[in-house]
Amino acid sequence: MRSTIKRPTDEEADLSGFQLFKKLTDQEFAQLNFDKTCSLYKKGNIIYREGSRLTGFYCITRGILKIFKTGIDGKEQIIRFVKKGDIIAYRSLLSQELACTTAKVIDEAVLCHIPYQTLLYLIQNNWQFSHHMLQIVCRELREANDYITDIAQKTVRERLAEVLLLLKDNFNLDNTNTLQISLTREELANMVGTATESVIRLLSEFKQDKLIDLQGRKIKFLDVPKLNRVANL
Amino acid sequence: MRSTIKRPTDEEADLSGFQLFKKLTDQEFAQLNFDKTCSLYKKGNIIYREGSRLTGFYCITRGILKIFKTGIDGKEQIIRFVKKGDIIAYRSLLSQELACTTAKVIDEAVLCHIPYQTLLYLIQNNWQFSHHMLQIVCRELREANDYITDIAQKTVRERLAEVLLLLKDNFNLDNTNTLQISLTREELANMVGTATESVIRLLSEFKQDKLIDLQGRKIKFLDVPKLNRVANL
DNA sequence: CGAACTGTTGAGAGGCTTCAAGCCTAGTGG
DNA sequence: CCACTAGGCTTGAAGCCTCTCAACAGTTCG
Repeated sequence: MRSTIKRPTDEEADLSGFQLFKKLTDQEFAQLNFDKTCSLYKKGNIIYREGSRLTGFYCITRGILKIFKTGIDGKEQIIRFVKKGDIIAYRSLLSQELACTTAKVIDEAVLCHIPYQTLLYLIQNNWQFSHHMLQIVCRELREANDYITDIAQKTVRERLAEVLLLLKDNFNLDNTNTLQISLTREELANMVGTATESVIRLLSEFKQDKLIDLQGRKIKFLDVPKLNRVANL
Repeated sequence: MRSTIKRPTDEEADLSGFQLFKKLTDQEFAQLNFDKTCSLYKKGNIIYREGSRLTGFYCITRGILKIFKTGIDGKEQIIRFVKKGDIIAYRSLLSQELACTTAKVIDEAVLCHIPYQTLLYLIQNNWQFSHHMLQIVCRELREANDYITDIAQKTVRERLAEVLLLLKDNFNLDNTNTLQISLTREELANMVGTATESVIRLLSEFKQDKLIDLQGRKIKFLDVPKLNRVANL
């Protein structure tokens, strides 16, 4: 499980696409590029662990990661998936707390590490950066609040349908409406907050009801409107 | 249900106790005081509603409010309770979204309204203010993430025990270890994410097990360590 | 004093979890 | 090349936790 770090291409290390950095001055952006460290991580690699002290935050330029908390009996609760354009680990950094989640690579990924010092420098010198950062955290907080309500009030069936739709919106579909992210049944369960067996049974039912089609881990959407109704949206 | 607004005393309108404003310059603090509008709200008053556009955020200098989302069939999901020293409505304001929660007074409260313009002014001119604000949002986000894990993985019994302990830590106990916040069974249920009847039954069990004592809405803590164990903390 | 709201208790139903067993697939090593 | 293993996937059965429905007592308030 040794973390295999390769050097990514220049293109993959480019941060100019990130909204967060749009308002930086040329000088600030140059400093950012100077301070950053970009690496390639293979599937299964852990970027940081719950309880660890972080030295910076990460910008994702390629790949997919899952962010989860470890609950009762070591059961994972997936908080969110992140992909290109997302940033992680900034929460614990800003609140000066230990990491409250673990970040694990699901799909080979390229991450750029930005040191805490650089983050502080930007906050101190560029109010538009702070403002943008505030917006990012606030949006994530809304999503968390929404999720609390869902998980507390909806049935497992409704939640699973909702999670599938959420994945559809956040990750690409190919031309046959098939989800381009490969998750185990257990990961789906850890996202919905239920048992693996329940996910399996419900997926089968969804398939019988012609809402989706299944081919191993490939999930193909057949009837999104109906799925919306099942999700009670 | 017309909102009865009285003028609070000067003391109740004082914001100097708020950590958030500690690093303001004298001039900035003066501006803040000039821009603020403080009012007294009676129990049952609604400060803002889910879906509404907000004109500023509020600092609570007295009383208690519940912040909740409206879920399936209008069932409330209480996100948190706030009290003196807390701020509300800043999330939607900063992310420029409509309010995603409703804020309702539980215990007669005094709130100071700070206009959006003033918030922006502070963000633009005082990086320490922005930084502090970032920390507040980030902490709240951690709490939300923790809550997601709890609600997804714990039983109703565990969650109720945890909520009681959370209330104990956030609101005062009198000298007989009795909780100084009066909630209906339904509100407790809406916090735990369960049915009112379940809360009633479980509270009775807790009482039988000598964990707590009940007198109407008064909850008295008899055995906190045991309650901790029940909560699986 | 009724109306409306809150609290309580019981019964029944059902959604989900857990346990257990077996299948399938991919990767490994002989 | 094939047996072997480990991990993921699937299905069935049993049972419990929790919800819903329903009835009723207590409380507050106009």
